[in-house]
Amino acid sequence: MSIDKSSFVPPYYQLAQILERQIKSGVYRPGDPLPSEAELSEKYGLSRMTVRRSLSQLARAGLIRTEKGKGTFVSRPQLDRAVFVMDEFHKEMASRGLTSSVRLLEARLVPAPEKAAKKLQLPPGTKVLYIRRSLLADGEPMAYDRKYLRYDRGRPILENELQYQALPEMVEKHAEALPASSKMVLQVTLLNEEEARALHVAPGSPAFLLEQILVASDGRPVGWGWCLYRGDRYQLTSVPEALQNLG
Amino acid sequence: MSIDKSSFVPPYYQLAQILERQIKSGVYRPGDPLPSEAELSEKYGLSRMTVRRSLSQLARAGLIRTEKGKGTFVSRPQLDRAVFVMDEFHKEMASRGLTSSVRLLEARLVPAPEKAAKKLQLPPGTKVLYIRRSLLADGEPMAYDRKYLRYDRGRPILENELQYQALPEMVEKHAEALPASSKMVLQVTLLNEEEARALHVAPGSPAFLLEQILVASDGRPVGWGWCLYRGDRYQLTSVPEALQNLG
DNA sequence: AAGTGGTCTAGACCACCCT
DNA sequence: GGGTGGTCTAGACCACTTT
Repeated sequence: MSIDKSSFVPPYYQLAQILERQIKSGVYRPGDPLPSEAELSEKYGLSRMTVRRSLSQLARAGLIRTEKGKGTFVSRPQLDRAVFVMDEFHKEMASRGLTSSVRLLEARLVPAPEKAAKKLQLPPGTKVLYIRRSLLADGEPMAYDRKYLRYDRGRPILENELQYQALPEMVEKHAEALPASSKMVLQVTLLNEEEARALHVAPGSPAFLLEQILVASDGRPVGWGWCLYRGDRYQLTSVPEALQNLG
Repeated sequence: MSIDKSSFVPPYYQLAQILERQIKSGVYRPGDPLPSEAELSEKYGLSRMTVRRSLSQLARAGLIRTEKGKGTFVSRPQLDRAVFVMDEFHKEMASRGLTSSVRLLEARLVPAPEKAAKKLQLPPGTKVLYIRRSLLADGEPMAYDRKYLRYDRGRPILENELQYQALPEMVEKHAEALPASSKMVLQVTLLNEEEARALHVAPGSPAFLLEQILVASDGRPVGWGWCLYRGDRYQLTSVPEALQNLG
């Protein structure tokens, strides 16, 4: 186990791999201290900065933890913790090998309903852009999306832009603020008749309910709505611990 | 905007904050190049290594992206992407200000049912530890957990250890292998009569279904089961983009 | 006092990109 | 060829922990 300085793999990465193998094979067990940075530096013929880079990579991956003045220790794997990632719909479907498409069901200006006005911090009845879309995977409906968006600019709504563009881009086009962050809440729900019809399933079927609020950089909400994902075709898979913070 | 070297806040962090403010206030907009590392180094009186540390922090947070030979650019925020974290039950409830507890409903050795045997890669009928638990928040059932665990050591099952210990520790106690990683899948489902009774809700209510497989370091599965979370009391909130990879 | 990790510097060489 | 980010070094000082 030593560093090959002629390799294309940089030394900091080689050392990280060596230590990772040693941890996973039980040379160092949870709670054990790793050799000090000075020792690793001497043993592998690397500068301390380089050793530290290896260690910080392992720390980001959750394998080790450093304690000031004390040392570096192997972490206990966090098995009761799960991280789920919901990617943008097209990417998500593409990674499952499905071809995705979007069907626009409705897009018009409406007076904001009470709840939408509240969420968008607008006076009730303000004109907002209301959009209903079907998100399809291999031609079959996978999700049903309904959103209320601020509509400051008075630009005409072009049907084709709604079919293909992601929501953040639609907000940019039709509202003055450009969205900077979003808050999402994931719940479960039973589909009512309208929702079930849109998703081609029976009323009362279970589904994921993803509530989304788009927020501008000045903190103002610029979009709000929900997206329903069919419970029989959609699931979330946990991200492996080691990949949670970069590999 | 300059670096205060007498501050307790280290220079690399001060520079990261300066650049973050400039990005969020629109000085640099998505797609724009940041000044080169050499320029930042000169402007703020820091070595290039320190400047790079600031930049790599912003890159981990997703605010910027570096391109070899070209420069560093402001990223477009990924608003259609969400990250959800399900922490260990006690921690999760504690962070919501609820006091959690666990009630053991059943714990006995049973011949592994076909599906459990398959998931645990054991011959059908092998004796496994079957556990049913209620996870309570402020005394009300929040989740209903059923697990099959390998049982290699023949140790007696102590009731009190099942009430309070997390599953990984139970596996360690009763199986030969110590679990090293877990895979989880999150789905939605409708509760049957037994499940509804355990959760104090009506049959047919929607719920989160979290399937969990515990895997030993040698790759062998050591535990499998599901945990049902009440749909009316449980929800997942997205992690802010900037905190997804360290703050 | 000795050992540890945390931070910083002023150089260096490299591969990559553009002109 | 000149600019860019990616990597590495051999020192240095600091705060913290343990002896």
